[in-house]
Amino acid sequence: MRKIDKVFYNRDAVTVAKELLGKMIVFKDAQGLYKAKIVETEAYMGITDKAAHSYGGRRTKRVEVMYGEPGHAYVYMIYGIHFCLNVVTEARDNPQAVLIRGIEPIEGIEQMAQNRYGKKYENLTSQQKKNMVNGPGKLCRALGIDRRQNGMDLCGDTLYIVDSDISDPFSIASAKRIGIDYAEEARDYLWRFYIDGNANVSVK
DNA sequence: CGCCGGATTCCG
DNA sequence: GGAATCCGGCGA
Repeated sequence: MRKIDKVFYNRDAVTVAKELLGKMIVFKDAQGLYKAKIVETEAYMGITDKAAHSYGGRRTKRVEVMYGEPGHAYVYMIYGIHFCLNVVTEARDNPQAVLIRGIEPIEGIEQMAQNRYGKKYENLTSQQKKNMVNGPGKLCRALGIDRRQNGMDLCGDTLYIVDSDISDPFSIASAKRIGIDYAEEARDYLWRFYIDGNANVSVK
């Protein structure tokens, strides 16, 4: 289990989005430790990407983290209800990010169920789709991630990503990104990536 | 200052 | 198919 370093994140979002698949996200909070395999990501390529918050060089308080150092967390609220977790990629002032869209719980599963449903294990063991941690909002709810983690350094000891030393081989599928119909030609870019056949992928 | 709408999810 | 529900972003 090797912690991913800044050099890894200091590349374009598409490259990082693909390479994050199969890696483990680790988060520690007052409730304990969570570990989960990343199974679905989306790349947001920054200034030239009409779907990105930083498109056209838009630079506001919310988006500021994307302009900072690579390897930091960008967490924002969506629809007034949910949070989305992103990893900032590329060098300072090149505002790219990777949205984490799906995870497969490995450790801390009871607490994830507690965070999502307010009760224990049974709901997450069910194989129903609604109990999967598929989708950026569900994932943040399961891990207990909110605006407190915005800007957090992923090379620290609280929220970080590690290489998996026991990873089954998989093939990467590419698809259009979800929920960006306003982005004109960018809506057709194949910048969503997922582990082919994994149950925790939001849209197959 | 007011208005518009979103990188979503859940339920009916 | 529609509601939930908040605040970012932009124009006045």
